[in-house]
Amino acid sequence: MKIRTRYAPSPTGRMHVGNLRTALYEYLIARHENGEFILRIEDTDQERFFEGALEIIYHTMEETGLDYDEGPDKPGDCGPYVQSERVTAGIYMEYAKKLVEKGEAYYCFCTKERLESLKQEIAGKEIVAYDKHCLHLTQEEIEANLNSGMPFVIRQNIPNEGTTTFVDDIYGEITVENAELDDMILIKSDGYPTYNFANVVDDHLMGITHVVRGNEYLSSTPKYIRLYDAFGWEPPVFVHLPLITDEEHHKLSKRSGHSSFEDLVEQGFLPEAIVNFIALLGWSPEGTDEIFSLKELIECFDYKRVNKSPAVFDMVKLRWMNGEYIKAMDDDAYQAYAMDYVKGAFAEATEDSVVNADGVRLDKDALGKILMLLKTRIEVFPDIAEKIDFLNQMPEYDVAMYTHKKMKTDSAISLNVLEETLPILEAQEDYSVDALHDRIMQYIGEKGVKNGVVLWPLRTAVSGKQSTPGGAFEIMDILGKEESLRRIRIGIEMLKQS
RNA sequence: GGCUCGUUGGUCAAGUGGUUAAGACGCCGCCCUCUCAAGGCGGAAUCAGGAGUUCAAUUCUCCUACGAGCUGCCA
Repeated sequence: MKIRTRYAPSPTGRMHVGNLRTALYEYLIARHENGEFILRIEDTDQERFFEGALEIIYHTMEETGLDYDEGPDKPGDCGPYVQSERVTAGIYMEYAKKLVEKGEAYYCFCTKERLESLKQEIAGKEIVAYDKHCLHLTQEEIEANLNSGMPFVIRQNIPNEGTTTFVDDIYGEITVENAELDDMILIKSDGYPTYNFANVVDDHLMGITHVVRGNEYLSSTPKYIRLYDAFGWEPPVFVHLPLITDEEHHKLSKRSGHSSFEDLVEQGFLPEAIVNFIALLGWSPEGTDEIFSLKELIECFDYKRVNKSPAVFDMVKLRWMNGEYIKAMDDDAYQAYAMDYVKGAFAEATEDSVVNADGVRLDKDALGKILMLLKTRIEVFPDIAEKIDFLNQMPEYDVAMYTHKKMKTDSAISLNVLEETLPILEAQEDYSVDALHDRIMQYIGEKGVKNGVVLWPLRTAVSGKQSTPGGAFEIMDILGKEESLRRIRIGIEMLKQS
């Protein structure tokens, strides 16, 4: 039988990484077996509906490459794919009534007040166990209530004896006492189905073979099993996924900064890297490789290798992985992504050049060089700004920076080096990295000193920073002759005064 | 409180009744090097605790501890 999985989000906000991972696994399970993957919108909670959430879902699916075969915008044979539309079509009520006829469900007219009186506080938590009060209503009473327009819900009728057992493909066989299972509501008083009910009905009607979802549903799955049994339907394969937590081992929260896909993208992460990273949270491939494209994941994804224990979302490793993706990007794609960040680091930017805070214009060529210098040095695009601030403006720095033990330099040596190289650099016309390299190395050769003795002071003068992407030659090449000389002269002045 | 699930280095994790208990991130050191990266090499660091079964337990069983989830007219 062909595998069919579904991703069934509620449109209540941004897409949480836990949900994204569920979507990913559902997608991979289906695609790995050439099965079908569908998108269903579970908008049965009128109150939590969030304007724009639908667009976020579509957009995220597209950006991550999780293409579905059927969905609200891709009609198939099982539509509609939005639950509120299915409510309008009367689907859930129809099935709920079937259950009522079978005695597997019943109308409940209990008021909020009566339910409230059932509440008991145990260990500081309020717990309600419905007492099946309305199960014992007579047919006449039910009809009278219905005819008088009294609001009602439909509840599942779960026996108080016996046990219910099911097998989860990851967690194994799980058995619970039926007495533990409350008579959950199937149809709410507003006529909408609850998630629990709509889920079962739709999964069955849509031919879903593998239900993949978070661990939080594990303990309510017996109720679903009872629903499938009540209908006389074959339950699907259940695949429950371990939780993703924050560093404190708590469920990911909005505060932790890595709650949603969109947040991550805003922080400069690439969709491919995010997908790759979350694929490895709760699942591991057979070998030791860790970098996988979506295509490769489809090939090697074996859901039987999903593990049971919760995984901490490690931002540091995500950053590393993103850096790997940046390094692996082809130059054009990389430039397209990074250019705005580079331009943003300067005082003024035009189509193909920038002007820095000191009024120096850097052309397209220079921008390209900056970009390439940065490629192996950033993990996330916003890292760029801090790395090239010295190109925008000559920073204030301390002359102490000229003293470097390992480079065998101090103020006096540096002053001498800068004064001697200044005329050489003034005479130099070609400021390409190679030409500067040849000329300065010639000087170093003549002096018979270590490279660092000359290059450290030069790099310091021209950048004003302890560390920079690229060395003295690269920086001078980017800055150009005039600005390089200006900065070196400033360095000479500073050293003279000290 | 009850129920359900989980526990291999700091983190992601592989793995097995007998192994030097993989690999990755991070950390530390070395090499390369004009700085920072990248790259190369190396290092420290793990089977939650206790019983039991067994010639042998990280692996199987039980208990404890800890963590998480559920216990909604939320999903």
